[in-house]
Formats: sequence, structure tokens, C-alpha cells
Amino acid sequence: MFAVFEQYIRQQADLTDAEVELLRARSVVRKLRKWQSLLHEGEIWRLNCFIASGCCRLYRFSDDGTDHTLRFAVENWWITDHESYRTATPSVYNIEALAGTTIITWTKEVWEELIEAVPALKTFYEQLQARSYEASQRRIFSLISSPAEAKYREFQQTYPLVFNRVPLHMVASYLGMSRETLSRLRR
Amino acid sequence: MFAVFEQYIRQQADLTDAEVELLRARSVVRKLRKWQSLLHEGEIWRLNCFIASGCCRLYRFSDDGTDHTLRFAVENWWITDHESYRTATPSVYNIEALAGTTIITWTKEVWEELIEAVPALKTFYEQLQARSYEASQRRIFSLISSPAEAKYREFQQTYPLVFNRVPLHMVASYLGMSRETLSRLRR
DNA sequence: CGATTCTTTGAAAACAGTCAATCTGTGTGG
DNA sequence: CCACACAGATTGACTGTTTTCAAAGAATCG
Repeated sequence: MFAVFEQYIRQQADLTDAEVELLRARSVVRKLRKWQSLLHEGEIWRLNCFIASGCCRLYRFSDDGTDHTLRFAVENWWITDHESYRTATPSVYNIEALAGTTIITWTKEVWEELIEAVPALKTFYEQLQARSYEASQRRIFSLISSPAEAKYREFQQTYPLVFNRVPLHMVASYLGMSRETLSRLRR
Repeated sequence: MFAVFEQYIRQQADLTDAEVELLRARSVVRKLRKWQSLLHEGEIWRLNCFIASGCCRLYRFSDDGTDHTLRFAVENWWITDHESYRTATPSVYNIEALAGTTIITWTKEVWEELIEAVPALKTFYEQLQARSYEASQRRIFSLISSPAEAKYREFQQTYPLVFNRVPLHMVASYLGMSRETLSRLRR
């Protein structure tokens, strides 16, 4: 399964064979069953986590007990709780697998060694974070500017790989509408 | 006006007097009149921009011609279009002063020299970006999980300094609701 | 003071949420 | 192979919220 990551990272950063081998040597591969939890609120998130296959979502409960999807992630994406990771404080989020999933992980301590040892990896990582931020700005714009139907279409067009694999009621929770509304939008 | 920034940056990062002087020497201070534009869509944003006094907003037009506020920023905040800055591509956003405003700026070229020359500044800058991202995640959660009234209250409580200084119809555009709705929530 | 901008209000229409019921597809065990 | 259970998706009726459009009050500014 590391091969999936290797192919990904070679596209994203110019690494030597030795550097790739270093990444492999320090990685931990884990398999998750469908619905298995990877992060439960209250825990501290300490991983960098790359999805080699499968699908996860990051979500959070609001006071009334309903859950809201902050992010989906499929293969070749990363999934993380930045805030808990950075500040080492208990997370308010949950992460679960939506299908059988294989992840490749590095602990924070290991990762920080790696990005110091491999400058191209550091550059890549900084760009990844920058792009994540930019994507979140675009999502905010969509949320405040678009009516429900347009949000739905934008999601479908922007993330077709995700759209085709996650239950619609989770798409609704991602878009901030009820599943019934989403359902009615669709015919 | 640089004194405002000096006080800010000394709180945020442990800099020597020489480093602060370096920051000052390479900075450009600019004054903006009320409603003056700092970035017009189509332009490339090349600045790091700290607000020493006053107030700005970053907004974007949707296809129907209405504008939507992505961010407000008051003194001791930064305002930037990350995407245009990072990728040197034309911006889709606009930035304007909502009052007489004094900004302290560094061009991208200068800033990159500075963060290489001053490690504590680099650390600070990375943390600033990380916190911005985390704040945007919280905002997304608020947008998808809260009813209109809760969004309003959260904004009021989270950013009282902003709330007390910007027109309500811009708050409405920030929260993704019509000004009439916001107005009715307020009685 | 008049002009402009901002905010509020009213009434109608459009939209989205809730609750309950039904439909559909999948997978399990008999 | 069928019957059943289950989760997910849809539909209907109803309620409540939000938008829209128009107009009227406040506030601000020259």
C-alpha cells in the first residue's frame, strides 16, 4: 500500500529514492473497517494521515446532537485535525471510515523530523496547507453566496470522486441542508 | 504608525531590536481613505499587509452581482488574498477600507527575505497561517450547523471589535443572510 | 437643510425544515 | 431462493423561516 503514497508524493515533490525510503521506513500503515473511528472527540490527534484507499469523513456534533461533515477525504487525500495536531489539545471533531480504508500515518514527532531532513517534503507540506486554506475560503464563499441548489451542483462538479461514494445524507450535512431538501433538489 | 506593529510583533515573536529595525526599514506605510480600494479583482496581490489602524474587508461578487464578505480585519490583523499571493494569479477578491486606515506592508519579495533572515518571524508567520485556517474551519462549522440567529450571536461574541464598527448589511453578507433577516433577528 | 446611505418594517411569495410514511436496494439467515 | 431486516433515499403534508420588493424611518455628511 505504500506504493500508492510513493506514486503520489513523487508527483508532488522531487524526492530522491533514499528520501522516499526514509518516508517508508518511518510510516505506519493501518487498515480501518467500515464505520471504524479514527479520532473521537476529546482525544488529541497526533498523526499525519494519508489515505491510500477508501474514504473518511471529519465531522462534528452541534449542541442539538446532529452531526455536520466538515470534510470528506478519499484516496490520495490527507485527513487531519489541524487544530488538535498543532496545539496538542483535545479535538472537537471525529473522524471515521466510510468504507474499508487503508491509511499511511506518521506521528507528529516523526513527521517533524522528516520535514527537517527532507526540504522538498517541507515545501510540499507547506503548499498542501496553503491549498487547504484556499479551498476552505472557496467553500465559505459558496456557503454564504449560493442557494442550496447551486451548492449541490458545485459540490458535485468540484468533488465528483467524493460525490459518487458517500451517502447523500452526509452530502447534505456537508452542504448545511437537510437530507430531505437535498433529495428534493435532485429531481 | 510602525509603533503599533512593533508592539504587536514583539508580543507575538521574540525578536531582537536589530530584527525589529530590519522589519521597519523594509516596510512601507500607506494610508487609505474610507472606501478606497486596496485590491481590485483581476489584479495580482503581492503584499503582506498589516492594519495599524482602521478597518478593511475582503469580499467577492457572485454571478448575480451581489457582494459577499469573506473577511473583516481591524487594527492588529492582517488582510491578504492568500491565493493570489501564493500563486501570483489574478485575484477574484476585492479589498476595500471601511474607514480611514493605515496599513504597513511588505512586498512578497521583501517578506520572503525577511522570514529567511529572521527565524522567529518565520515561525510566527507559519503559526498565523495555521490559526487562520483553523478559524476558517470553525466558520464553516458555524455556517453549516447554526441557524441564522446563532450565527449572528456567535459573530457578535467572537468578533466584538469588528461587530461594533462595520455596517450591518456587511455583517449580513458575511453571515450569508439578507440584511432584512439580520435586522429582524435583532429586535 | 437636503442628499445619501443605512436600517427597519410590512406583506406576499419562495424556500427549507420537520415528522411520518413509503420506497429502494443490500445483505443475512432460514 | 426467498423472506426479512436494515440503512438509505424519497415523498407528502405541514410548519416555520427567509427572501423579496417596496416603503418608511434613522443616521450621517456635505
